[in-house]
Amino acid sequence: MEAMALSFTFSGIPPLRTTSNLSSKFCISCSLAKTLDKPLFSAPTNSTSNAPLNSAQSNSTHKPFKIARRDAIDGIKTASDLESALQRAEGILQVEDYNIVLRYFCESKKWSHFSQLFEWMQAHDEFNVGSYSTYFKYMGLSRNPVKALKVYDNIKDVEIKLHPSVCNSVLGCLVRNGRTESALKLFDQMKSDGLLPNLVTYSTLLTGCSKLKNGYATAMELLKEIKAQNLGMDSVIYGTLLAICASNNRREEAELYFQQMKNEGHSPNLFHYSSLLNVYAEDRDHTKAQMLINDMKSVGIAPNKVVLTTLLKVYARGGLFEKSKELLAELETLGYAQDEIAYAILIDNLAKQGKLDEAKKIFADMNEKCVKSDGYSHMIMISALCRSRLLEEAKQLAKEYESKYAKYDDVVILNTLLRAYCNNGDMESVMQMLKRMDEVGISPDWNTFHILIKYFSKEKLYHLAYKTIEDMNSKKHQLDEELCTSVMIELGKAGYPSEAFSVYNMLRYSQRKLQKSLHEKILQILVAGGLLKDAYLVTKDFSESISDRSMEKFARAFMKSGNVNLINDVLKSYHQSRKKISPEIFNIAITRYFQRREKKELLLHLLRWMAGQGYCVDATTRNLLLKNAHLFGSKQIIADILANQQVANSKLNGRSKSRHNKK
DNA sequence: CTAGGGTTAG
Repeated sequence: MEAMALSFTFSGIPPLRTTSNLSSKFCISCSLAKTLDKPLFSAPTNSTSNAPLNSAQSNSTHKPFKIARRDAIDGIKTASDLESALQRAEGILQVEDYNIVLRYFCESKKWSHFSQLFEWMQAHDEFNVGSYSTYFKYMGLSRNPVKALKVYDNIKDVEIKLHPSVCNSVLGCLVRNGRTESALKLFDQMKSDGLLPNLVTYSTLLTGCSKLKNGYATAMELLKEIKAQNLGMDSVIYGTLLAICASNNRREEAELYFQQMKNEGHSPNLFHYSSLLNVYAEDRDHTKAQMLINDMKSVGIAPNKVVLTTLLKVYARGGLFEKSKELLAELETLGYAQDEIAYAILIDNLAKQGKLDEAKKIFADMNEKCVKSDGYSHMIMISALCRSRLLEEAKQLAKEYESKYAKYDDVVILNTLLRAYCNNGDMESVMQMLKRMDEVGISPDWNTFHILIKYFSKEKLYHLAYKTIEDMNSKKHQLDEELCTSVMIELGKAGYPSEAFSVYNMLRYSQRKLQKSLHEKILQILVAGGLLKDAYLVTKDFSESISDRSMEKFARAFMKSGNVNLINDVLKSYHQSRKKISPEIFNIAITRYFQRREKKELLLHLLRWMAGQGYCVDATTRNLLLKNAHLFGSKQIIADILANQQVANSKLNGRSKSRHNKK
């Protein structure tokens, strides 16, 4: 079991997103015809000399050539042996022809042929800017940003390397594959190498920003650059900006850009409206949302399924459930409610606003109507049931989901099921979920760790909880202080002080503000567990957060069994923070030195230091010292120091009131 | 067709 909790694989590869819009935009035969027609029918500059006379002849000599080219292209497209097909085509095809085939290979997803052809083109010096742009674009589509970067790095021709379309396509490749950070870095490099970025460059990078968690600020930086360079704005840029505003809840800015865009003469399309509507949905502003829909209709844009579904979200989030249900009915009539989305929105909001029974009813209705479902509404219901602590029902539904859909392809699904099983204490199913997660190759996120730690802790599997905290920390997830602190305490109680200390350190170095009481808690655990040196380090760094009682308890424990070489250091540090070491503690320390006669220098050092600070030993200790002084071979020295201590002590007596002042 | 964007559910 332990092994399982630790066996998460973190491949770091973002989940695949399907990109299916390529083929529809792409028409091989059109592009083929265009490219082949160009050299044959475009007016040649020297046409006067041969045009009328040779037109018939020209047709007859070129036609076979045109056919030869087409054949050669087809030959490469369909070749099983690409190399020999390319050899046969040599001298017949031009760069543009190779580019056509390159695009064809991509469209038909023949990635190996695609790469092979591109390499061949490089080797035979048959490439232009377009070849590279195409190559990088398709490297983006085939999710191969690393390769793209390698190829880009190896471009020797500066003209190509700094050509905007080449740069843009490389940046686009990175952005598409979730590497916005490196795209931004590369962009800076390109600029300092001499790239003159254009609107497409910025639009590409802005798209990347929309995928970053804190991308809004970066987006604004890029926007400044666009302004500084007077590149102007177009409706694509506005589209991206509105999407960024929507996902960052920037209502005012979204409204501003929307207006600005209209002022500059760009008519907003369905998507621009949709993004703005999203902002209103987040804000639960149904009035503005309704106005926007009306505005949209008045300019002749019919709200589609997505827009109407978003409107339903506005109503539902705003608690307007009657209106929501009316709109749902309308969506049903329009045929826009064939899938579960609208139902899911309504169910979620009903449940979140305390109307679980109504939510259940909509869920049941939906299932009766045989609405197409991928299991999302199950997820929503399971979460809702867990929140309401209807744990048995939640588990039932989780099992139903598993048997009905058996879909585990994202972390939210796995977390939801995991939570349902954890809440029920169904260990077997929990472990099954973890195994699934591993098999599917999904990285646990913050929630996964949190659910598991809570569960292991509840089940008193503190060591597993500890291992999971360790794992969470190493994956750079912010630790939950409250949860980790409780695990830390339990680890202490269960006799695992060093694990507890390790949890403490993870919290301590997690760069955020912590409860002051944390330090005292770990100190108590360390003292009880005999990890006195670690305890010493805690007291040194956080003495202000530690109560006098705990401090004293620590000091006693340390004098009694801590590292004898550190006794004086501990006392000095204690003195620095408190200035009131009790005679009893000194007594324990000195008794300790009696057991270790070879440490007599340390003892003498301590006695002198005590005198200097105005401390004196109590009567018992004093007698003990004098009686045993000969054992240290320093009878006279000890007597002298003790005499000094008394003097010092009587001198300092009057100052004892001011000892609260630290340092 | 040398490069860029967009909306809904957990």
